[in-house]
Amino acid sequence: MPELPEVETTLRGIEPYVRDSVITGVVVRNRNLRWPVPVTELQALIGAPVQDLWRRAKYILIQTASGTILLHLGMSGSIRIVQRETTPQKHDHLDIELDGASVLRLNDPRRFGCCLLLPEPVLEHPLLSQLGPEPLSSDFTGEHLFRLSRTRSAPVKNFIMDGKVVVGVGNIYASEALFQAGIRPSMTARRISRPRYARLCRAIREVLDKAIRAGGTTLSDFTQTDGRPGYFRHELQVYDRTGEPCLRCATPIKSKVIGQRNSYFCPQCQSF
DNA sequence: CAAAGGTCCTGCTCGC
DNA sequence: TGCGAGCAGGACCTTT
Repeated sequence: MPELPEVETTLRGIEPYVRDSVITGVVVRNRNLRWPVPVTELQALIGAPVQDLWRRAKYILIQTASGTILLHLGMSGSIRIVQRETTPQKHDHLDIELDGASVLRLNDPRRFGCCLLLPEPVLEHPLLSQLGPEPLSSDFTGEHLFRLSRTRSAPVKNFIMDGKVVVGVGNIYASEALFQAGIRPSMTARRISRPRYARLCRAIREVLDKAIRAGGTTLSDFTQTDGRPGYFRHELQVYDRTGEPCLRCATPIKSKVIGQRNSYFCPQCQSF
């Protein structure tokens, strides 16, 4: 489910409930996420005021006076704000109770997500220290892509999905951005020119920005915190449209497995 | 049975 | 030959 726009949508949804609140309880029903949930350490946060709430890549970070909680939604995770006393559903693995009656509740059927408590300084943690620039920041440029790509023989789609290159580009938006830039997902990264990387950089920013403004993409089950779906699904140009006409030239969209993931492109518009 | 929105880890190859 | 960067594939897990 969650790529950067979905995580950003989640962050914005929970922000009014989490910011300026105090952690009043932690309930772990299943600690077997990607890494074991540090139950005791998290419970030591009870009573701590939330100092900041932010996102880095696809991680959500809740900073308190006693430590910073890191959350990741994996492939199938979601966070909802529920009222205390709300009966937990299947796969509701973790609650972070806040003052007032609100509870931040993590649901994750596949359990590829995680919840960790990070020591300071947070940005030096191995999960965060190697990450590339935020795609919507000024550090992310065509020149950056061009420079890093010079030694890369992998397909450009894998290249832009590499978090050391740029964060937040997942399988949906990689296909979408490459379509918008007119570049074939299978093209070797080092064989793409500087001007084309400038164009790709712009495409990534635009696609992600537009998706955030639409509240993310709902494929099967992602919803915004208020339960509404993400409306970017209606904006998808190629993702999951195999055989359907290209919205620009009507050529049937093709799909191809690249780096173990399905990829979608228009053979006409993306001739490179 | 295959595939699904992520990403870490292992083991290999390639080029200096 | 040795080393490091980068690549390919596997792993994790449940649901449709």
